[in-house]
Parts: sequence; structure tokens; C-alpha cells
Amino acid sequence: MAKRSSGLSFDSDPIRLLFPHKLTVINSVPHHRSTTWRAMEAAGNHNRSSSPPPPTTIQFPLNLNCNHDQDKQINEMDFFSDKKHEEDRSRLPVSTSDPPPPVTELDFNINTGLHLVTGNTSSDQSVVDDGISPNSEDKRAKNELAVVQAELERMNTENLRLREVLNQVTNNYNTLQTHLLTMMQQKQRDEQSTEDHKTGNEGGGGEVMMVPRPFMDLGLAAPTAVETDENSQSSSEGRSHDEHSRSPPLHTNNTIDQREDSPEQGSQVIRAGSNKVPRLSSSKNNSSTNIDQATEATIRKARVSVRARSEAPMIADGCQWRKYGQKMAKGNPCPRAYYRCTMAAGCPVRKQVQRCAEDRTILITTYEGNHNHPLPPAAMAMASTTSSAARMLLSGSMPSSDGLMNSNFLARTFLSCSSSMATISASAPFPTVSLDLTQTPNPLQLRGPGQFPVPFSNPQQQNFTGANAALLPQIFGQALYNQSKFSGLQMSQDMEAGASSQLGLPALHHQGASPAALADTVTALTADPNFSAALAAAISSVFGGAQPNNGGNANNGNVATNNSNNNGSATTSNNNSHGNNKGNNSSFQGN
DNA sequence: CGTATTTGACCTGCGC
DNA sequence: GCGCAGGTCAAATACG
Repeated sequence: MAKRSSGLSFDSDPIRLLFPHKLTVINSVPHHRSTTWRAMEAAGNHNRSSSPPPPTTIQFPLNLNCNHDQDKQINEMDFFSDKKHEEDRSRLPVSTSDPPPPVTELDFNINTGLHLVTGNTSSDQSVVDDGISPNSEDKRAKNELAVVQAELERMNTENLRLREVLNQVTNNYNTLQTHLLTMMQQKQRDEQSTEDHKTGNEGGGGEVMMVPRPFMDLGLAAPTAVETDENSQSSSEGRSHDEHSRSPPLHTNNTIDQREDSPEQGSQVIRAGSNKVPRLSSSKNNSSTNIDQATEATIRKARVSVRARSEAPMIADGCQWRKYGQKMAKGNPCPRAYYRCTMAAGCPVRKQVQRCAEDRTILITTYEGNHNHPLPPAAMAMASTTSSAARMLLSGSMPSSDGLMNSNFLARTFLSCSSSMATISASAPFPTVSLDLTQTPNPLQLRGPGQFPVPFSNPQQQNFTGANAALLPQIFGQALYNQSKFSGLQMSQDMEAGASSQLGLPALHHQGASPAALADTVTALTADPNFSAALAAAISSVFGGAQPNNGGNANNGNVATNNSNNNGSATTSNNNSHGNNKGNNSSFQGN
């Protein structure tokens, strides 16, 4: 395992850059900021607490804790700004007025400077007051310093308190969510059983409705309360099969996930079943579970295909992958590589990596399955992608998706607005969501309201347009905000508002930079080849809403691409030498 | 030596 | 039933 790298190699500082709104006030109190952030990160709650809420997870805490309007709600999440704002305003010449100005000078400064500027804070403040004699200035500076220090201490205390509150809120949220899921499941079962009685259906019929559930948990690591909840439900085979996959055959009962079953299980049947959904339905097992299994298979087979321009041989999504096969796919000179998640023994998640035949600079990564283990922050995004996309597919095909309505709605909304980048393929062997990040609309091209291209795959052509930017706050706020590589991302509130209204999500209240600065930032940001993958992951979060991170890995989406050069040579899909892959698979490798 | 990758063989589903 | 294609396995190999 020495070859595996942790994948958690984040730099906390860059992460902060993704929260300009939170840093606004902090700028004046740099140390405090750092301390807080580290503390929060250490607490593992930073995701839910400090960031723009992933749709399904954060909204609760926000609403519960806040009496304010939407903006305020977001601010509520900002542990550093609210209180500091007030005090800083009194001191700083530039006021970060809450209501009107979407972008303030202070914001801008902070966004651009961020942690790099922290060291200058004191001097900066002293400079603020001018027109005064040196002596008085010194005194004033000293006084100010003292004040700042005192304030810092106070804020530290405040931070601690807020952290506690945050933890509590998070816990409450988790509890509520678990409860909600349980109730939903129960309700579904009741309804289904009722229906079954009416229609005369028997057996697993009721399970069908449960289908969405597996997605809920599968997507993101599971071993937690939520998961437990699901496991308790007999129906959630999606999970069970995932879990048992390579582990001892605990579920000898006709588990659906045949492919997952290890060879030693002796269930050749299972292995056989592997690829195609239909087979499941044909399985000779009890009728009681046929439907269930079929559904299950559908779920498991739901795929998320990400097309992104990348020189790298593979997208590093934060997970650890082991290559288990390679095939020459028909019609494509480039071999297709098969990878299996190795972060957990029985993790059923697999992915296929292949270069596009037409354009070998395009890397097509197809994810299948859901992780059955806690994921590192780096892997959250992509995991969310697969699960959310799958869920989206499922919810779209399933008569009732209850609790998933929201996510489904979001998904549809998003899809309807992003036809150019996200498509659902019904013709494919498996339900597949394709996120095409290779399309590169003209820079600054403002598309119609109905279109939402996400043209980040091409660094040279990246730029923000109104429509594009509109969604980004969501994207980054929910999934990418912790992307260490996405430092400096800034959004204007206008954009946020647009995104929020568009997606029906609460606006992210943070300050952004000027459009020009924003464009520059984004350009730089998108220059990162990892961006596409990360974006895809983020999009998924928009689709289905970030899944509650059970493992406490609150960070979403850190997705990076691998380094090694790959020109899509048809001969060796495994350009990745051992060394390369080992490192690439799990860790962020900048390009 | 342990782990990951390579790669040919094998299995399955599907179409004819 | 046969062949094809996709997907997976597992022994052999490579690497650190």
C-alpha cells in the first residue's frame, strides 16, 4: 500500500480561497481566520457548516438557525464574517454593507489577497488611518493593534462557540435526515404494500419503490446512521450488495449485485450476471425479488459519463482505483481501461476510462456504482456525481421518488438548462448521464436562458458568462468550494442570485470580485485540467444535492486529474506506468 | 517482498 | 447455435 497515496493532500489555505464571502471580515483578523478554518476542518464539519449548503444537507441547518432572509441564512454559515463585519466595519474605511452592493471593495481585496495577505493585516490597518502625525499614528496603530488582538481573542472564543453550535446543528441535521429517510422509506413501503394488495402483486414489489434509497446512501460513503437506517430496510439491496460484494458472503440470498460477488463466492451465476441488467430479471430466483433485483440492477448500472478534455490518462477523483482490465472497444482505437475502487474491500464502484475516438484529447470517464465506504474529501464530489446522477436517472424513471423530488427537479432543471453538457442516454445499455465538459462555447458568449454550457474543459476558452456563472456559485458552493485547486474562485452575488433563482436554491451570500477579476480568476481556475472533472462532480451536487457525508468527510469535491502525459495512444491505455497510477489514483496531482 | 499493472482467457448477453 | 462485444478474472509481470 505504500504506493497508494492518501488523496487527502489538501492545502487548507487554498480551500479558504473558495469562500470569499467568509473571508471578508477575516481579512482584518487573519490569524483568527486561519485558526478557525483549521479548527473547522479538523472538526470535519466544514462542509455543512461553513460552506454554501449542498442542497440536501445544508439547507436544514441554515433554516433552523436563522431568522433572516436568504442572504442572512448564508451568512449564518459564515462564522467569520457576521460578527466581524460589524466590528470591522467600524474600523475599516470600506464598508461591507450587507444589502445592496454585491461586491465590495473589501470583498475584492480579500478575494484576491486571501491568506497571502494575512501577514500584512496589522500594517494594513495602521495604514488605514492617515492624515495624522506620526506619533498619533503610532499611538493609534498601537491602540488599534490592541483592539484587534482583543477582538481576535473574542472571536476565537466566538468561534469555539460557533463550532459547538455547528456541531450540534450538524448532528441534529443528521438525525433529522436519518429520521426523514426512515419515514420516507416506511411510507413508501406502506404505500407499496397497499398497492400490492390491490394489484395482487407480491413479494419484492414493494421494494421497487425503495429503489431510490440505495442511491441516497450509496453515493456517499455510508457507514453511518443513515446507512444503518437503510440497511435495516430489507429493500435496500443496493447497499447491501455493495457492501457484501467482496466481503464474505453475508448476503447469500439472491443478492443482485452479482458482479460484485467475489469469485470465491462460487456464485458464477453472479459473476455471469455481471454486466447486463436484463440478466438479473432473468435470474431464476424467487419472484419475490425479481422486480427488486431488476430495479437494483438498474440502479447499480446507472452510469455517469464524464467527458472532459484532459491530457491526463485518468481523472483523479480522490478515490483509489485499481486497474483490473483493459479492452479494445469496438470502434475506438483507444483501449478502454477498467478500474475498480480499492478504497474499501467491497466497494462496487467501477469506472471506465477511455479516450474519445474522434478527439483523443477528450477523456471519457464512466462511473458506475456507489461507494460503500467513507470517502475522503477528495472523493466526495465524484461520488456524489455518480450517486446523484444515478439517482436522478432513477427518479426520472420511477413513478414515485418522494424525497427525491427535489433533487429530481433540480436535475431536470439543470439538464434543461444545460442540454449542451448534460444528457441522459436511454439508448445506452445502462441509464447513463453524460456530462460533456468538452464543449467549448465562445468565450463571453452569453447564451440564451435555456442554455447553460459549462465550457471549462478548454482552459483557453474559459470564461464566465452570465448563464455560466449563474450556476457556478451552486457548483462551487456545494461541491467545489473545498477544491484546493480552485483557489481564488469568486462569484458575484448577482451570479449567485441568478443561480439561486434558477435552481431554486438559496443564494449563496458571499462577496465576489469584480467581473474582470472574476473572469481572470476563472480563467486561471479553469486552466487547471482538473477542473473539468471537478466541475462534473460539482454538477452532480447540483443535480441531486450533496449527500450527507456520513463519514464526517464534509468536503465535497476535490477532483483532480492525473498527470502523466497521455496522448491517447491506442497501444497502451496504460500509459500510466505503475508509478504514475499509484500516485495519481489517489492523490491530487497538479498538472 | 508486497502491491499494482498487464494481458490473455473466460464468461455473459445479445444479435443474427 | 454461433459469433461478437463488453466486462471481468487471475496468473504473470513490473515496480518500489
